[in-house]
Amino acid sequence: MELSSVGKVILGFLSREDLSGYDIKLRVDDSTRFFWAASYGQIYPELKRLEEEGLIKGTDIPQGGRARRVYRITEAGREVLTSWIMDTGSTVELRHEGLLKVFFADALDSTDNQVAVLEAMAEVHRRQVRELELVAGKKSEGELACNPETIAEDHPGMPAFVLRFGLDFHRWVVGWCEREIESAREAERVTGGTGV
Amino acid sequence: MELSSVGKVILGFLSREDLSGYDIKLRVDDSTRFFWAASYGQIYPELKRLEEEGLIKGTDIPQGGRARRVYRITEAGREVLTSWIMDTGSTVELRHEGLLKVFFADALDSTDNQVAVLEAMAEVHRRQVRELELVAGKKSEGELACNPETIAEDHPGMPAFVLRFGLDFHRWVVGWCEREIESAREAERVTGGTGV
DNA sequence: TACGACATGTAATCTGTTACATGATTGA
DNA sequence: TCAATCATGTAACAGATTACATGTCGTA
Repeated sequence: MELSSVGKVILGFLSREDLSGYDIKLRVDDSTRFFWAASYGQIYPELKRLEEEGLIKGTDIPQGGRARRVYRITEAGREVLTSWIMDTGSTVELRHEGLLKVFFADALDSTDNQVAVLEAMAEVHRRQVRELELVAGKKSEGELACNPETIAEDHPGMPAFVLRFGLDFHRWVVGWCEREIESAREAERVTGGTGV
Repeated sequence: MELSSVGKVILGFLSREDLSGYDIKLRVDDSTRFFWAASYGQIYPELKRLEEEGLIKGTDIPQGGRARRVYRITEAGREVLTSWIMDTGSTVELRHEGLLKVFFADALDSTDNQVAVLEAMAEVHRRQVRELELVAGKKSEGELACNPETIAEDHPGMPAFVLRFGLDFHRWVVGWCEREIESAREAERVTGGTGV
């Protein structure tokens, strides 16, 4: 059974707890969105499709006069989920505007301008680090426990790996940009600013 | 003037040399595709649009009976390109199926299975490293000159930064996965395999 | 002569986002 | 009472891929 893009994240979250479409969206926005986003426009139609295929089962549990449909994963659903996870293939798609700008930065006249492009890219990743620190801090209450050593204790299970990956990754990019900036400046000092 | 996604990569390549749509596609597939892909279905219509807006100018240069239209960037186009590059904002989108699998790997029963998910992710990035080494090797002919020190000399200019970034990045991910696998195995030895 | 590279283009399809419509509940 | 949150859903649009249609040229 071929799982759609949204289907994967829905079954994944339902493997942990029963949830409504709204709940799933909340969890996505607060965790997987950094590498696997999903919108209402995808989630609600997909929930219907997954139920038709027997991978999940929904139950109407209205809260007062407020409609609410909560879904539970079925045995068939769990099997589809685990066989997807255990399949060794996986896609990686990156769309990185900063890198594209760096790639074409030789269209700018001065080395200073080119360095500025690298600096802007670093800043974008610094912002991502801060955003992830917020996610990490939110759950560990109070002090922002964002260093790789302590995160795992605060966020047990596999999600901790992924949060740590995000933090490590964006910090690595910032460091990479800073090193490149430094070596570009160094080269400029030596050649006296002769182009790149 | 708002530049479309494809417009950015088209203007970028045209800032270096005059090219046909076919040429642009070749260059994209051989360089930016790793972080900024583009298909014929986007390139050809966009070339028309860019010409209508006066950012590029096309000339029919048939090769014998074979049709061929070559485009050149205009002054207006160059201005739009550079102001886009110098704008400090940029988007980063990642869609990483391996990370999603790791995130939900607690749905699997044994630690061994979970480690296998990390191992599969590492393998995907090892393949990316090999692919980039091929790109790097293709231009430097013969010996595969893929170490960060020598790449810049073989591929002068900004594209070298980006190639180096790709290589460094995928190697970093492989290392990250290997370290996580090691520490997961370590934890298992200590606890005697009590879940995650 | 057949295949692969050169070359342009469009139509169908798919995926995903945004905006909108609708309405209940909770707390300031 | 007003805003924010809870809750579901759809329609319009945007972005992108795939497949197809068409034809030339060089070379094995």
